Amino acid sequence: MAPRDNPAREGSEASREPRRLLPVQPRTMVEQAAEAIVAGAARGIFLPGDRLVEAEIARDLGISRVPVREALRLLESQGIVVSTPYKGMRLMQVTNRGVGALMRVRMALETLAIQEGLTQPGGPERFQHLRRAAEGYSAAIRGTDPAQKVAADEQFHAELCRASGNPSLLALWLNLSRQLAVVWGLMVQEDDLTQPDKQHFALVEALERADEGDARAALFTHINWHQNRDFEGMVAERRRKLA
Amino acid sequence: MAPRDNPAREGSEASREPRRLLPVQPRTMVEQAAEAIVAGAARGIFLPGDRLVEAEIARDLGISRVPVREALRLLESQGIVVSTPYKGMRLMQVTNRGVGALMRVRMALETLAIQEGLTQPGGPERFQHLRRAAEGYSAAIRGTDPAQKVAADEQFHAELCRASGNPSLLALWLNLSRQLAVVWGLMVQEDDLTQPDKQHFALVEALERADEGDARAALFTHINWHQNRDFEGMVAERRRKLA
DNA sequence: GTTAAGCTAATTGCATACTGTTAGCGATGA
DNA sequence: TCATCGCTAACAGTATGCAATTAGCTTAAC
Repeated sequence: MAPRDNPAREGSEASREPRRLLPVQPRTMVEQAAEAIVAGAARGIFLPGDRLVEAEIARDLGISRVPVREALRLLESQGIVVSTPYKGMRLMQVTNRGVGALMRVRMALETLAIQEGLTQPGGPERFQHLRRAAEGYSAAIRGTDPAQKVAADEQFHAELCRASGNPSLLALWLNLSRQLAVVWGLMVQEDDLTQPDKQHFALVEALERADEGDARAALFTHINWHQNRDFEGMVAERRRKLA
Repeated sequence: MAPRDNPAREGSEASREPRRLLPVQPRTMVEQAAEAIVAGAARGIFLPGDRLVEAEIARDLGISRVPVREALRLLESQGIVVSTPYKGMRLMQVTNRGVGALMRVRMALETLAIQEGLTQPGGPERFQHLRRAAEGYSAAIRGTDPAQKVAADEQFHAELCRASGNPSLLALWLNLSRQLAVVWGLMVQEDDLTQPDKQHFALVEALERADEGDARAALFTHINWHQNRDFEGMVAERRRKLA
């Protein structure tokens, strides 16, 4: 489903007369279920490798199994859930190698986003949404809900990809970001997040200056900040605490 | 579902005793439905923007709506289908701009694949699978089934990404490739495909020589070969013929 | 005691049935 | 004549129930 990312943002020329009421889009149970599951992963309710039992989730959410199944299928093709026929779905496994690989792909995507974003028309004010997202992250890390911190970070990077003006790039990022939610969910409760917060702003400012080199450097620093952490250890730790 | 891509390929150390029989994995209806829909798109049965009516597809495939819905959800998050609640699903729209954007993302991903593939351990023989895939394409373009041609090309590039040893990269590619299936489905029936065929081999050979520069150049040529085609025109043409 | 076969509970896969929403059409009234 | 309302058919969304598959346990045989 790819987190509903307001296709109306590019207001375009469709809006001749300013609508007085914002359109309300129906939120189906499938979407809510998908979000709930991701949030559950970000909060550590589900740990990597955990079994995700349809009936159980359906019961918790107070809905039937069908929308849960569809949500899981969605998450499956986003790589956050792996399914084996008749054996059920499990939350993705998190390994240090895997996270490294993920980060390299991320780097490639977001580098492209910077590159294309800078060739888009318009002045520095077009990175306004990105700046807002950075501020949103600043606010979120002061809170206590890990899922919200994760969501805020996701949103920042989604804005970066949106600023590229490349819809395929954005769509691909939205897929990847779901996986990151699981990984970050592990980290976010332990680490101090003031560094990534600063890095966000450094990136925004480089973009506003249209300095591609600096932007790439900031991105590199940011992404590498996550590297070299023992994610497998975090999982083990978490599991130990629960037991 | 991401075209079941034999996770056992990386035989790893799990296979101590050489199995005499290959494990048979159950093919659920969801998978088959997804493939059928993609194949239908590649064959031009569904054109970009077409409505995909669950009940109709279910009837054609001789199954119930539920697995069809799940298949469509899968395809949705792969970007090949767009859904609006209560309004149904439609096949992705194909625009010249969109294809261009897609190709740039592709380029970034496959460039990374080359880069990481070359840093993998092993001699040139590790690109054997890739070479086989190139040969498979050569064979396919001599046939008549457009879906098969598209599948062969997809498989070649999937092998390239697999050779990177980066599972996230491969997964992301498998997502993108579904969209390409729709685009190529338009083209494959009209164009002469000997050029891309040669380009595949040029890429393989560059990789076997471990020549990153040449490999990137070959990839660039290959991807750009598709550029600057009037995909929107092809859709219109196709639709005209049908009417 | 160990191994293999059979049984049972748990869970996924699929089908059918019902509910909610949308869109197109005709009726109604200005 | 045209806009608005209400109706209806088509279809997506969800629920429930049954069939198919798996895995763990029990039992039986060696």
